[in-house]
Amino acid sequence: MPPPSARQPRAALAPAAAPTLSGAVLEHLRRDILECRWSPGARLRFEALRAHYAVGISPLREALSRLAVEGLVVGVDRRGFRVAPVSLDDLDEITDLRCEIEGLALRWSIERGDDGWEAAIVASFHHLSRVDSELPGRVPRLSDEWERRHTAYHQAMAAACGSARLMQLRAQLFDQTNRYRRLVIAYSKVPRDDRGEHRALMDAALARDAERAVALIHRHIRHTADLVRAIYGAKGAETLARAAGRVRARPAAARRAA
Amino acid sequence: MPPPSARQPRAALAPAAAPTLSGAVLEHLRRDILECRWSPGARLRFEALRAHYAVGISPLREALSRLAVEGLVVGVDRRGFRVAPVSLDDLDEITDLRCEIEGLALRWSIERGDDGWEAAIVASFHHLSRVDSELPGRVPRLSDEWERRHTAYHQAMAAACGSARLMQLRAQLFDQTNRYRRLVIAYSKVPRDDRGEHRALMDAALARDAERAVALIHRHIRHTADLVRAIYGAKGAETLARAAGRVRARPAAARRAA
DNA sequence: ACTCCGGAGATTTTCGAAAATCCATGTTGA
DNA sequence: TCAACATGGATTTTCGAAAATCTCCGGAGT
Repeated sequence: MPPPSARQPRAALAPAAAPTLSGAVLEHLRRDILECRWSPGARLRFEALRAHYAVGISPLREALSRLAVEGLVVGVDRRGFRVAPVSLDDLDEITDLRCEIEGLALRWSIERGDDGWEAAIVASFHHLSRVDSELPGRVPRLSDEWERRHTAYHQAMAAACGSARLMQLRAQLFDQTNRYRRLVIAYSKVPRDDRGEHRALMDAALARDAERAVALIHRHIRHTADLVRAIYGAKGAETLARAAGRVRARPAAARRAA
Repeated sequence: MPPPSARQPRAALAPAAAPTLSGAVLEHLRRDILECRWSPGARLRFEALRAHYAVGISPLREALSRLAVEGLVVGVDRRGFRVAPVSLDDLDEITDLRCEIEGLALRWSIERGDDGWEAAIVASFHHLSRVDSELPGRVPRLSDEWERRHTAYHQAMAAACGSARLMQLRAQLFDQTNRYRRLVIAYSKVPRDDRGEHRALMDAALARDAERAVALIHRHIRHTADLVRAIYGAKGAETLARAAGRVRARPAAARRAA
């Protein structure tokens, strides 16, 4: 009988323990892509993934198929999958759509939100604010933990919109923006008062001032896009793609694009 | 050497010939669900699907996984997949969101559309109008062909919005409404001038009157929802689900919900 | 120099069976 | 009577290998 840890320790799959291998590798792969552990545009070969995640091809195919529908990977029949590439045009498209979608979710939330919604916003904002003092790393905003709390904050803002589909949609678009956010955090010289932006947004929402809140979230969203453009607008698109490959999070084992 | 048609004729897969079995079964399964050949809420067992589509489990799993992300099937880890159920609450949610999304796509299209966009609208409207005289069936609006042309018409309206993501999103929501549309067509006693609605919408778009066009598409979308509610609002939710199971298209081999 | 072909290796896709899990049913014990 | 539990068939999930396809590279012919 082989010892329990005969093979690779499976790279600590399952953030919240998906009962299925497929689900676990899906979540893990999604995080790895969002944090650029697999570079934008990189080829995702089954053999490499199999070795990295210590699973067979079946769960991998299923995970990649789902991610393809989500837009995080691009698959072409019979010639494999790659990580969805990044580009300024793509960023523009996401940004425009995200303004509308997040704006809508926020508007509906402000209409329909109750005390619980307000409380959750305050809590998540507080939690997000504390990350700077709690986390020792040099760039806390690139940490897993900051991203988690940032995600939770924006989700809390939209949570009372009353539409599960809208929530899922905005979460997807939020995810798709993640890699661009990392670029700004890593390379932008301009200091950004994101805490202030988040606080102003929260205040407007709690004051039930939909117009102001929507204007603020638009500015918040466009701000990121503007900063990316400020850095990479002049340089070629290649630069952006390559830079994205360098902001990968720590436990990296991913090779760059082929 | 076995003859080309040694095994089952594979049920005429591949509307536009997806090169991959997985892709073909995905498209086929999607159509079958949209046309209620598998009843809303019905259990989708691999063995039954394997027999019906004459493919192995791997392509089926991939297709179901994708459809789950699209929202057309619901999967629960380790206890299989079912066709997404229908309900009045679900219809309300889709309707509200679809008004916003289709409205947005239309608005952007009207801003950005060129001659080619206009021409495509006129063409698709004409094509859609002709279906009544061309198709001999008793209820042409339940036919594959009408659905195809109706889909094409609404896609043409949105086509100039400039965002591939928005196009995909609106297509998904349009699909998710399909089963409710079929219910109205099959059971509503109120005669509906859908041709008139489509014409008015087209005219407003071609006149570049965004406000009017958006108002019209809202009315168009809500009209369907109102008719469903008129039929099933009083009766229990069960009735609606069961009725949906009866509007399935012809080459039916699908059993009802388990 | 350049295009077209052919073959070897790499890669994806699919199948069939093994393993793991679920579910309905009947049984035990209080 | 009833809840907890065991049991066997049904079902999903996963693997490993076979089949199909793609990609790259060198050679032939123009």
